[in-house]
Amino acid sequence: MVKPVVVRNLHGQVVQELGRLIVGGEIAPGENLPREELLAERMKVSRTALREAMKVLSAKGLIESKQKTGTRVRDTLHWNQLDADVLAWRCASMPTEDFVEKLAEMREVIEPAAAAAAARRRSAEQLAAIEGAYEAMAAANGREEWSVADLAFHEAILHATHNELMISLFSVVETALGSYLALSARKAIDFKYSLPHHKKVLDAIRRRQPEVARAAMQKTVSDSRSNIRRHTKKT
Amino acid sequence: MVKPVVVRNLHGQVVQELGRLIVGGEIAPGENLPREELLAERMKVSRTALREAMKVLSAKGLIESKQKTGTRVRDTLHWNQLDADVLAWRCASMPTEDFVEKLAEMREVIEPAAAAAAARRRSAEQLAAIEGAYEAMAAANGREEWSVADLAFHEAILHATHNELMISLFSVVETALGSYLALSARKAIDFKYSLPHHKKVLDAIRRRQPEVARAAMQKTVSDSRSNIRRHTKKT
DNA sequence: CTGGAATGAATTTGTAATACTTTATAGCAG
DNA sequence: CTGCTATAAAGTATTACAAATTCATTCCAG
Repeated sequence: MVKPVVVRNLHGQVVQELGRLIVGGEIAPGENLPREELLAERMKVSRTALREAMKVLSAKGLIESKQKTGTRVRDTLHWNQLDADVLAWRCASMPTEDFVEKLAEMREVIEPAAAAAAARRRSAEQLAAIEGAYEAMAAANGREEWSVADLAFHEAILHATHNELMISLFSVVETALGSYLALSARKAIDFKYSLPHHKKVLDAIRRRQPEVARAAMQKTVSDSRSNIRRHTKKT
Repeated sequence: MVKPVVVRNLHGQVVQELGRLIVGGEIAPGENLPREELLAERMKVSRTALREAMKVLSAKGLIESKQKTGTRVRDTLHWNQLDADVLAWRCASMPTEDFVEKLAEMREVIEPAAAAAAARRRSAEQLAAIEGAYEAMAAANGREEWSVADLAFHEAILHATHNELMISLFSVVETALGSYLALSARKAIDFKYSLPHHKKVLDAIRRRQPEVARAAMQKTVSDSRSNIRRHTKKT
């Protein structure tokens, strides 16, 4: 569930290792990392494997290689913040509430807009999918079960937008938030407290009322956000 | 300005070439591409160069390599839609108005939210930057000059949000939209028609009125969108 | 005839050695 | 002091080969 991205490839491990180091700030932007030969030796891999890893990191905008100059870490401005790996590394290295805030803000931006778009463009099947997820939420027995259905609900709405950019953005943000959402799960007693909110969203989408859907989703999601905030503050 | 991404590296060229092929749909998802040796030969590069390219593509989620099975194109669902390269390839391959719509929709989601956040959190310097960009817009002499200032204005607002995820998203979407925006530039006569809208946004941010800023930006950006739509329809 | 284990072959993964290309820098000439 | 040139350092690229994985086939037992 938390995406245990088991990397089987050797170069994949190198990517993970270096990525964590860089995003974690152990190697500051502007700084050069050791030259290929040394680094390869130090990491116990061949130079070729290291190069493959560096190509990946450079595709994510983290590093930049030039001949003679060496390889250096690029400024945070350039790196691909929306890449799933980069996000994961940030989550791992800086679990500050500040970052969670930013993620939550993104979610709060996307989801109401998505709900509105879904209300405009959903097909009959997609509405059925959303309804199905809602039923599952209503019927959920435990917190675990409820979370799964909840995620399915939001995903179904995203798909109904017919905009794969939005879907992609959502899924990236959501998996990054995932761990924190789990942490901040409410007490078992009232884990269904937001069901009525979801109902409103569903109804608005069914009736094709974009603005109503937007408002309802806004409420749902900002509620969940303040909830997260309360929890992270507490820790 | 339009990011002429000159790739000097050999493997970079291979990445571009294969990326275009895949995103352009010439190699359908689920399909296997020729095995490394053949492909390398066909592209006139060494296997190593090809492999480095494949690692990059697989980091972008486009392909998946397994031993014995070969390398196959992954389903569109998995690929990293928000990657700058992927987006660029899509722009190059499917310049349908449909895709422009999606990009514009993203923009319409981000910018109002960003304006609101900026109104809440902007520092004095950031406000000054926004004002500076606005002055430049007002003083612009030609369409070209105006576009530059316009972009600076929106960028300054994004930076004032203090949310690098949003900044990153914006810059990706914006560069992808860039070419189309240039295409849909209005007649030279009234290229400043949206200046009043921008003024309202600026004022709201200065006075720290999030909701006002949001509404004003909403108007600005939806206006520009319908403008784009009109133009792409025409072609 | 069916099902499961052993075998073999195809293909990616990983390593190593070597030659090339670019470019920063130092040193020399003017 | 300026500007050219030589050099060496670093990434770039190619080749060849060893290893691991897994799919497909075959063969034997039930």
